[in-house]
Amino acid sequence: MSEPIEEWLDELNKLGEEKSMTDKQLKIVKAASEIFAEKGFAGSSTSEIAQRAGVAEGTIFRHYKTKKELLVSIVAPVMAKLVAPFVMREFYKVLDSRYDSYDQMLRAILENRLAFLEKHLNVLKIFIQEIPFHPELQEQFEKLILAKVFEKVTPNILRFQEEGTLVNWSPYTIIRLTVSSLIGYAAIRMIYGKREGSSWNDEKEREATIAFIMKGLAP
Amino acid sequence: MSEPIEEWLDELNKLGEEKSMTDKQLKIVKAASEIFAEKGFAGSSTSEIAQRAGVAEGTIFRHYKTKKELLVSIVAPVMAKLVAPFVMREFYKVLDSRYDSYDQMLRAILENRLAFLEKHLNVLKIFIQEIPFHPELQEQFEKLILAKVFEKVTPNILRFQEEGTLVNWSPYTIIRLTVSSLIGYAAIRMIYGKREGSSWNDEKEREATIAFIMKGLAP
Amino acid sequence: MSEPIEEWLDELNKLGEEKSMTDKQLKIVKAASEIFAEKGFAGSSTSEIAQRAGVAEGTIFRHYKTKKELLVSIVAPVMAKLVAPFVMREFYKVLDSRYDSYDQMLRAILENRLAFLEKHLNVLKIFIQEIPFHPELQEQFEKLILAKVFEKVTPNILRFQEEGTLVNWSPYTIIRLTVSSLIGYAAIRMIYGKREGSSWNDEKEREATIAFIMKGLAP
Amino acid sequence: MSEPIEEWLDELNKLGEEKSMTDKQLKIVKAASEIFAEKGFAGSSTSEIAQRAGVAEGTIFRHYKTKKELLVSIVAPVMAKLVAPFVMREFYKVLDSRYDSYDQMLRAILENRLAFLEKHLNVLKIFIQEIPFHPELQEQFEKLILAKVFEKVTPNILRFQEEGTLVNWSPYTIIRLTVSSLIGYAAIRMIYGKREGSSWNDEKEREATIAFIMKGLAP
DNA sequence: GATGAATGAGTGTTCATTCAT
DNA sequence: CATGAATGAACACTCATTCAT
Repeated sequence: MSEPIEEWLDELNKLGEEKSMTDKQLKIVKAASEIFAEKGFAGSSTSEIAQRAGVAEGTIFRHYKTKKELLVSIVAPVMAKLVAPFVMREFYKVLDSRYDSYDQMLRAILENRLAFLEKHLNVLKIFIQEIPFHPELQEQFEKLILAKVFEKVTPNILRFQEEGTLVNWSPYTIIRLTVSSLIGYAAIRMIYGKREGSSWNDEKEREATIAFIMKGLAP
Repeated sequence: MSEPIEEWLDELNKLGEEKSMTDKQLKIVKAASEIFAEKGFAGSSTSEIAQRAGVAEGTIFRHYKTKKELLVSIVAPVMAKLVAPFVMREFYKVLDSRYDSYDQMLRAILENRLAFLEKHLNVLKIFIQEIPFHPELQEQFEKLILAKVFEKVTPNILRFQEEGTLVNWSPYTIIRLTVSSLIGYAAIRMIYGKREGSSWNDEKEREATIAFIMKGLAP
Repeated sequence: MSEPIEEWLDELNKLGEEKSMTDKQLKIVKAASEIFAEKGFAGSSTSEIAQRAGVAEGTIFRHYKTKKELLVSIVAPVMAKLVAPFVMREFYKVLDSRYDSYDQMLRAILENRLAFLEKHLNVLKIFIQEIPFHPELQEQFEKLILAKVFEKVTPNILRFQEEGTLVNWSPYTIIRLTVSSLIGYAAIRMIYGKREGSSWNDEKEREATIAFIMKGLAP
Repeated sequence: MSEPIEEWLDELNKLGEEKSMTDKQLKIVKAASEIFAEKGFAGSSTSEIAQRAGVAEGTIFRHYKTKKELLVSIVAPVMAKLVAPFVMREFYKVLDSRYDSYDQMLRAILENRLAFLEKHLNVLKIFIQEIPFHPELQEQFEKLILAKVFEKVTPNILRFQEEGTLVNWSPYTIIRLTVSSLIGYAAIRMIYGKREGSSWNDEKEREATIAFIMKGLAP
């Protein structure tokens, strides 16, 4: 795989990561991520977060006005970076020329986002848990994530359809079917793939998933 | 579609529904379902539930020893009924003879369970939200739901594979791919299908989804 | 020991015991006695009493207007009977003529009251625990018990003092010293006398106690 | 009476008394002692304690994890100090040489402990009320108090018996008889000695009590 | 900037008591 | 006479947040 792209992605992912965070602040964010992921936002207490972070309770509120602000400060940057590849203009320029099938595009995205997902598993768990209860998050998600993804992916789909390598359904439908298959793969992989004694064969399942999508979306 | 089966299913779904629930108890369960769905389990307070149900707070605890027992008492029966069709011995006997393709099986299940899902949307939301935090629910889900579904669906998949109408992957993989596509369809349908001014064309999306699965799983 | 006296005492002790109590009422009183003794009045709940008695909660309040009335109804009659021997005019008539020493009087009282104490241990425990918190009980105790005992015992002490067989202290002092020794004996006997592997030798301890009192009160 | 001993005892009693207690904590302990003594542990509410202490209810639980921990934290140190003289190695070394009779030992202990008792009356009331319901307190009492007292007093009793100045009963019996007489004296003194218009003559009663014990335990 | 004691509203739960059946 | 569902005040305890140090 093209090294430049990977490097660019990595840089982008790091972008702003620990920007001007004090040592204590970092500890707080780390502790909060863990505890929010374990028990959910409402089920977590600031005192437990302070304890695990090894700071005083007051210190949390010196950096974040409320508990909810702490939540958002954790979730927002990861969300931003989740969509990063689709925001990069260069990304698809290169992609367009390099990967000349939906299949290859799928593999590229999957591989890159899977690594990201694994790295930020906790935050994503929090995000999924909390999105129904926080309209700000919903809006952010729709505007920042969904819209960007559609914007960037749709032209590619149209191109593949013109080339006659993709079924002639609405791009929204194609994206929906693709994404639900990929999420289904990623979810089961997270839950069962790491259990002891599990018979999960990642290579086989990934190939099956991509084959399933490709055959399902063949013209 | 065979009327008797549908009727049987309906009856089964109703079975034991409000059996021996007092008026107040019903109000409590209704209010709790709504509030749990709105704010999550940990974010809901028993006092608010009591208020919305129009009963005294003490009344809740006369019927349910703890708040968690209230949660489980709401979620468990719906989960049980979700899987009801797969528990019916008759179901597949008839199915085997009537529907002679995976396609038809899919449609039959989808149609029936979709109505159920819509009816119990709140409870399913609660279930999905809370399952990560309550090991009892996880166990129940795996033992009561997943196991039953696999047990009943696997033989049919094997039969279709023998007949050469289904790709030769592991039944687990086939179920995973099918279910993630169906859930994706149902989820988007719930979220976007009912928005005002939505361009969601349910008939078309459902056909696309089934076509996607069938093509994706063709041998 | 004179049989008639014992029989009279026994009859008196039984007097009014189950006077017009329904079956349920008896069960309630029994259950309440046990639970009050185990956990104290404030620490016991009417629901637990109802449960152990095998009646509905409402039934308790049909017979006793409040929880406190239940307490008093349990404690009062036993208190009344505790003092019974001293109220019997016949008792001391006979006593005066039959036992011609403080020593013999002591033994007579001790033996009779010890049996009573053992039989009503629970109620006495309740009484001792609750007396500090219920002024009615205090008053009742002073008026019904203490006053009667002094009234009846004082003449006997004076007589023994005249006869020159008892030290010439105030009867109140003599009663105080006697009673504290007897209570001390009874208390330790209750606590340690029944422990498994206990080396408590009741006969020896009782004789020592009486000898101690007699020598301590010798002129 | 030897001044040095008294001073040592006073110092010992003060030892660690209000060590590192914040102002609020002290108020809480004081309020709790009063209310527990008035109404018993189960009958007291943390909200009332907070109110009387002039602090927020939460403040109580910042210092004591549970209501019971508050109880124990009040009772335990007083119990420990009650037995303090018996723990002092010096105490009996001096006693042995200075007081050469049981009579004098009695007076020394009585005088010192009586002042202590009066000072900590509330806590002792609490202790007596609650000991039947809290096995921790029972154990503590047996191990810390009873055992220490027996350990220290027994050798002295044996010595007096060898010298022929004390009756030849088991040390346990002698301690039991002594203690019940002393407790009886202290109890009545507390209850009646301070009533208005009471005819209680403390000097006389104390002398009578000691004379009673001494005569009762004469060989 | 960091602390942690203090707060008081809020939590889930228990309680003695009532009353329609 | 007995029941047990219903009550709502009270309970012990937790919480996010504040603020003097």
